[in-house]
Amino acid sequence: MKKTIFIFTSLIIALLALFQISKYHLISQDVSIQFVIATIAVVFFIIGSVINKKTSHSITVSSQEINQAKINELGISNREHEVLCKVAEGLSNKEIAHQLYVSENTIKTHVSNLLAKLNAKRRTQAIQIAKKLKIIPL
Amino acid sequence: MKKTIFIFTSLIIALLALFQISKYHLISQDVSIQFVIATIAVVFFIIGSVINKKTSHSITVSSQEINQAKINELGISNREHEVLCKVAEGLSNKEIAHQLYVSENTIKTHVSNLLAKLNAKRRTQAIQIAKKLKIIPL
DNA sequence: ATTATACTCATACTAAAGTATGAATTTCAT
DNA sequence: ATGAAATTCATACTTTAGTATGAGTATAAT
Repeated sequence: MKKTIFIFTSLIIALLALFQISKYHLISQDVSIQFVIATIAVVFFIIGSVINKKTSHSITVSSQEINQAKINELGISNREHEVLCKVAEGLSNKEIAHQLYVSENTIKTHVSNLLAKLNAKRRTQAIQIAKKLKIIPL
Repeated sequence: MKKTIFIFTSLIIALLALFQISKYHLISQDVSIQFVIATIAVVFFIIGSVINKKTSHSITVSSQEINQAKINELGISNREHEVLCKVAEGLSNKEIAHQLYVSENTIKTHVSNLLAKLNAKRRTQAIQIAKKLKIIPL
């Protein structure tokens, strides 16, 4: 987001600089200022699209806004949600335990509670349900 | 895509029309044509971003075509792919066996082979990898 | 202070999942 | 027809996952 704004600002400055030069060449000769402006519009339209496409890969896909309301509704705690995300990443209970510095038994408890809250029979089903409810990122 | 081009074209025309009017007002009075152009650039930059965001939602998310080439590359058979999809739906081996009218042992074999081909340690990881490779639907 | 919630952990299970190996069938292209 | 690949299945294991129960700690709200 910050990068986008930075690029955008530099481009505006570059545009103004270029215009400063062209001012006495193109416009004073009246070489269709409409054409100049149209070109600028096209260029910036394309720039806007390209930048958005690049960032949308990490915005549209990864930040698939999570449904916090649903999480609360299901009574899923912060820790449980954290574990749920790790489960969805394909980690084992042991691996999650190591990452969160707790015992494997603790993770088992969290997962078991999650399955009950999500009304799932298995962790794979929990992942599917959680994604449908948008409580974990795609 | 066609819609984007259509909107884009209309906007260009609208811009030129607006310029035709402003020509004798803003520019002749020399009210900083740089400002006018900068505004146009900003507007089109935003338009480009917005249009791209709207279209990317129905291209990136909904029509997520499966990568058949990758499936072949990994040597995943039809039956294995079928099982993989069921696994991703959150079904147990027993449930998949019932749905496909084969024994649970057969499903275990398929899953085991899938894990090897996808280089995964667990079925949950296989799901994650398969989704990243776009060999199963979101 | 005390109740409620969240988080932690253990033990002892049961149930799935996954591996390894070997083998019988079927399918399909050469 | 024959060899290769795909599909099916079994048996015997090992390893994870998941359940049930009980309990200790910490924290925040009443």
